[in-house]
Amino acid sequence: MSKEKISVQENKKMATIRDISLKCGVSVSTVSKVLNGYREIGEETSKAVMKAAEELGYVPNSYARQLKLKKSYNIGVLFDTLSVYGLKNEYFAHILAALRENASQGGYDITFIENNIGNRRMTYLEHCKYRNFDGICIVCADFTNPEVLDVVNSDFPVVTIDHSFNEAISILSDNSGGMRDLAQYIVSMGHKKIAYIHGNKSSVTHNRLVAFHQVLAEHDIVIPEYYMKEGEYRLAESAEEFTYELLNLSDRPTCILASDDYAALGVIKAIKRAGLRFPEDISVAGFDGISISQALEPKLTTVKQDTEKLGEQAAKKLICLMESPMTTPLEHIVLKAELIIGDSVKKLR
Amino acid sequence: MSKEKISVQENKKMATIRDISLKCGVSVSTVSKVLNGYREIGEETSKAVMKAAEELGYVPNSYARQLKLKKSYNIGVLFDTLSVYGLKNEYFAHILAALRENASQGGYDITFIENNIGNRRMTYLEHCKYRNFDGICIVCADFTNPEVLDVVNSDFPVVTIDHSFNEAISILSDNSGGMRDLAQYIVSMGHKKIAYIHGNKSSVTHNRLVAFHQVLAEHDIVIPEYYMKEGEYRLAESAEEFTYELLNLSDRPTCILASDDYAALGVIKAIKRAGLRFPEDISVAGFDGISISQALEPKLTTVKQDTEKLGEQAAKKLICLMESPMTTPLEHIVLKAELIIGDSVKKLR
DNA sequence: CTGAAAGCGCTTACAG
DNA sequence: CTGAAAGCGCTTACAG
Repeated sequence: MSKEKISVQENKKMATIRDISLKCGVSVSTVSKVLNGYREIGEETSKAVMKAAEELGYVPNSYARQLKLKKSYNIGVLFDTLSVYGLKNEYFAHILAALRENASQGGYDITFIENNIGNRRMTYLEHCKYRNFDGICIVCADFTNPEVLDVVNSDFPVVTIDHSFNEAISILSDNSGGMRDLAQYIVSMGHKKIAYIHGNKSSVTHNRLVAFHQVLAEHDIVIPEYYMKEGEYRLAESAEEFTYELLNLSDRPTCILASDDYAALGVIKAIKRAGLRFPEDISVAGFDGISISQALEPKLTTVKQDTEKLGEQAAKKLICLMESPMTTPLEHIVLKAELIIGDSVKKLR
Repeated sequence: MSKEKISVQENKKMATIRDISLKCGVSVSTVSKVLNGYREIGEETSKAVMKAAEELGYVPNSYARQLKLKKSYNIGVLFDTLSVYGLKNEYFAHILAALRENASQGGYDITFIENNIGNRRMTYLEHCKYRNFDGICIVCADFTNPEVLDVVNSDFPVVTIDHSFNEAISILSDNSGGMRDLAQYIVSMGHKKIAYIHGNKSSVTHNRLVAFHQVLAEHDIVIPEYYMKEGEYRLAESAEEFTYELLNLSDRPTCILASDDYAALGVIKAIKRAGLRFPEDISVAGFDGISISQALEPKLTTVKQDTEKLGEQAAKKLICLMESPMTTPLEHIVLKAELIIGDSVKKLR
């Protein structure tokens, strides 16, 4: 009975440096030095301290530690849950997974940046200050939101993904290159009537659109403006609707590009529901290269963004920036986006 | 020039309670009381303090706060990145999104539990102690790992998802009920030769298998043991391989259940590649109800787990447990899993 | 209504 | 080789 009580108590109350010092009969300074690996402490003493720490199940208290050291070993991740973005989008979820993996290997934890804490409302930047993040990674956010810009312009080390600023390191896929390769390939398959249900306006969307039009221009291909539709990223339903519109045209396209792979599913669905054959009658291409795109039959032709590397680079560059700000340039890193040729684009004779 | 310097400096150095007290000519105690809304401070003083805090852009320091208050407003999330689980699985990613959303609304931040920090290795439990989490949610983890069990058995408030323990609150889908409904439906569509490529062993898998066999037994349906295959959750490739084996049987099944929707894609792919028609020749059903399952044509028949509610309940129950441990029972909450009838199971005459 | 003091758990010059 | 002391930023009995 009394034994239980003690064990519960020991469990509940976390051992402090003070407990160790008491148990060993040395000062807290000495204990601290041993625990931090200072070589100046005598071997005897060191051993005793280590033993006591072990026995007491001592774990340092990060809060006390950080209060002194001004270092939290914690990275704030801005991951807006805008409608269809965020964790529900495999693209971002995979980036986060890689980011976390690499941050952890570098010794940093990850905490989501929020708009409030306890019952008080906070801006993103205030939240970052409150939690004393060592650095910040903006994975997906509305970059027109002033709160987001405040974070970018703050004194925190910042890395952004999919968006570049002068004030921060940014990691991007080569959207232009990826789209160029894709468009080039589609043209090479004999398509001239190519429609594009692109995503909502953003710098990423813009770059893809430009590349798309450039390739067409280079091949003297002119498409009617009603071949261009502004859908919503990731929304299969939205893409499905626009596809019906395209299929109803008298000069219907022979190939439809979707804003991303999720949207491509909507396009394919519409084609089948309209009683047409896919890809025999209408070809389709996606973007992102999410896992299911390759599990489909026929496989989807798409552009694979290297989420693994995007997350990895974000973490690594951020750690560099946090640990040696003076020797880390605020560069824009562009990662190759790879064309994946599936069977969803038919060769026209 | 000097102006810039000052502004940079002001930005960099975060204002403390002390700065406010200096600016107002009152004590730090008084400032603290005003900031914390104690009603005892004079109106004049209060106003002055609030104004100064505003002007200095004061944000409290969570580390100092927690050191005193023993409350971190931070929830640790155990989210193992086992091979194909974790963030790469839409099921878990959606649960995490809902969990985060609800935790945030309740005033709590979310930090991933890791195995190390800085350059020192830590167990999961040590990490939790280090970060002083107020509570812990185990979303996906290997429950045979002793480190995980240590967390469950610790004094931290714990909520687990998809796995029950006596020592913690658990939130689960009604896997039995969902599978019963699915199996019942398939049988009602006239299928008797039903194969099941189930996932690797776990309590969840077990419950689904039991329900599956019960329904068959109730209908006096006997299936050969080679209709049962142990695949890997989420791995389309694995399911695809097993499907070829099933299709090569002389008494091939008329319907194949997959461990989950991702795996179902592999099954469908194999059927098509084998030159058979889907769903005319072979029917397919999945599990989980991830978003793409409904974007496919034909739509997949599956069982939708309510990830929204799983995450929500996990957050809400954990907050209850943290804030009023004495009045919060350690219950096991089972959430309805809904049969979604698509067009992937054909009616046999 | 206000403030001095103690203390949360830790680290690190500094002195010996 | 070891320890006393100061301090990180905050809160809260306690005294006035």
